[in-house]
Amino acid sequence: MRIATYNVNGIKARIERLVDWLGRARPDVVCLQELKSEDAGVPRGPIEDLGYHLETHGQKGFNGVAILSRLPLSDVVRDLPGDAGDEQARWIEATVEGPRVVRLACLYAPNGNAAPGPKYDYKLGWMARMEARAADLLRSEMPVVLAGDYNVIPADIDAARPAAWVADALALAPSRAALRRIAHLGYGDALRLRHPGPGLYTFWDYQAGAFARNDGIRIDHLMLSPQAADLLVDAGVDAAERAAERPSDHVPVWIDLGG
DNA sequence: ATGGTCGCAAGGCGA
Repeated sequence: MRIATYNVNGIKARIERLVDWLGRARPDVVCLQELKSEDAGVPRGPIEDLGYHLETHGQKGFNGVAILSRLPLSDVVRDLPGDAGDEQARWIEATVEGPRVVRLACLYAPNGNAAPGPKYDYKLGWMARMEARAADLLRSEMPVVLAGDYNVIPADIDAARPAAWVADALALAPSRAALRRIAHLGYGDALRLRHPGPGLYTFWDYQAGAFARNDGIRIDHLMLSPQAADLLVDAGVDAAERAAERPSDHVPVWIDLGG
């Protein structure tokens, strides 16, 4: 069973790219981020034509997440608990009824710039709420996958030019610590479990020819509960998608779960 | 380089 995460940076602008990639990569389940569209504006038809169910949590203009699945989905939950006043669409959860039953969360963590400031405070508060939810999900003892755009560069090895990010919300020490707290609950970074070396990136800025210079960072992650990590067979990054016509600034990241 | 490039949606914000 292949599960992927892909920050599309606008579902309307990316639908042709997305459909093309789905047809080639044939993932069973996909977590999408940055729809930048309300639910009614999501072009469902071309996705459903490929055999995917579609559960969206959209927002006009900004944010927005969705889970696509060729396998049945159940118990869909929208929004991250812990702040009833938070109206940003950054979280959707579902149970994937596959060969193994997996609880899957699709997340779009706040960027947090400029730091320090109110946006950075929101980022850290959101990450703390995510940690609490991640701990709750472990109690089910199901395989749990937390997949999405974390907007955190876990360590210097995850940036081509780490010095360029030292004052950025994506790399500041409290941001990295927030991600490590989730790891310390028992969640493993799937890409790192399979690929320990440098040069693995999932985002290249549109500006200044970042992709041509391979000036990338790794901020899209699939974190696996112990029961999910036991099933991990392979993981990878579809970096070639960044070279396609009208690409997102992120590329798909995927895992294969066996068992 | 207080620039640069995108998407959304029709001016400026978010990234």
